[in-house]
Amino acid sequence: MARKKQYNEDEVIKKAMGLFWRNGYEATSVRMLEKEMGINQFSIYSSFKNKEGVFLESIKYYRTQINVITSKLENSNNGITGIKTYFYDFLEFSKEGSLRKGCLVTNTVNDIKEDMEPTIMNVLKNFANEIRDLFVSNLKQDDKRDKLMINKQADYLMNCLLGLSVASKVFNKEQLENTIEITFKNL
Amino acid sequence: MARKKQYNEDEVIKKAMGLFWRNGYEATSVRMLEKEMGINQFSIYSSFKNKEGVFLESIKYYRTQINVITSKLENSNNGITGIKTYFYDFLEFSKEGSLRKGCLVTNTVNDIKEDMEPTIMNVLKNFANEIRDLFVSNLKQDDKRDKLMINKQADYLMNCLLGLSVASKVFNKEQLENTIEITFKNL
DNA sequence: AACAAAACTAAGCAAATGCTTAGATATAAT
DNA sequence: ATTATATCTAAGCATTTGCTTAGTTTTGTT
Repeated sequence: MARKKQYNEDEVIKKAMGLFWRNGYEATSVRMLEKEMGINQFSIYSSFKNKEGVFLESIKYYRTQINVITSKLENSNNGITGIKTYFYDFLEFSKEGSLRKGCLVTNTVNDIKEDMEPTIMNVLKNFANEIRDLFVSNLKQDDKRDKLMINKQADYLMNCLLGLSVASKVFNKEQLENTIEITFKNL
Repeated sequence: MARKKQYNEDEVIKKAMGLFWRNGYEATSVRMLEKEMGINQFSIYSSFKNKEGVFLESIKYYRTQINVITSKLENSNNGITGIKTYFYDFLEFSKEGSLRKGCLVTNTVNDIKEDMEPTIMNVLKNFANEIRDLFVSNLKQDDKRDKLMINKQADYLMNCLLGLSVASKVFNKEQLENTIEITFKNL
């Protein structure tokens, strides 16, 4: 055997995720990651292979964080009302500590080019599809809802959620709440 | 006097705008601009001062392009129906030639950091506010509309429009049209 | 105590970034 | 034709990028 790692991989990924979230994937350099994670480049590369590896692990961690509100929706069983609560929760989550950070997934979809980072893009798309599926199954919980409309409504809700991630960087709190209010008015 | 410019500034900006639109501000290098614009770095810097200058001119040109559909809305005078048409027009415009480009303004808001590029960010915010104002004045055209709701509805519409710019890169045509359909259902 | 293996430090790599500069070339006015 | 001046080419600048590598330090096992 030999020397032990002086750092905990989960803990440094937590810090890396914060930096990616605030800063975007492309704009975050390995030098910045060094400082934020508190370990040097050799350790970063030997633990996570490369910058993409650090990001992929960061997304995994992000998933566990957002899972707090996602699992709330999974277990709510009160249809559209549950989704609306999800939107408000998402808003709180995406501007954690009054910072305008949006959603890490949406930010990164906007940041990277599909042909440059296909692996990352795939992970992000799967992530988004899982949320859409969740919307679909929650919409189905309302008995009286038109079955043919459910997919359209899920698309609509995803669109509003994407918008909210962008808007959370530009709108004030009141505007964001107005938006959610109207979003659910006619569903 | 002396030698004449071998290129037309408007024409090269047209090409630059296309590149920024496809590629994003940060990811577009001056070397790429050289190739796309067909002139070399010296000419770029002497005509437009710096990369930011090229982008600022590109946004001006983008404005004239999108003005085709914006002025349609300005002159329509049929309230919410005009806005709906604007959304469909926007969709056509933002995926010009079956490319998934989104909206140059929204893309760039997501791309740059406010503290790094304050000048650009200001231009983009003004742009967005003009469109929101247009929504407000069009919503006022419907006599029976609740005056107190108009600002909320304008926020909501801006949110959906922002979402649409992101979604246009991820959704297919049908999903995008579904989205617009539901967006206007409850207004 | 000696060894082996993993973890560390720090220097360095080639490539790309935005921007500048030295010098050659073209051209309108005299 | 000469001259002044703007436009061009092309090389180069310092800085930053993601990643590697040579060499030192630590530490569990024998």
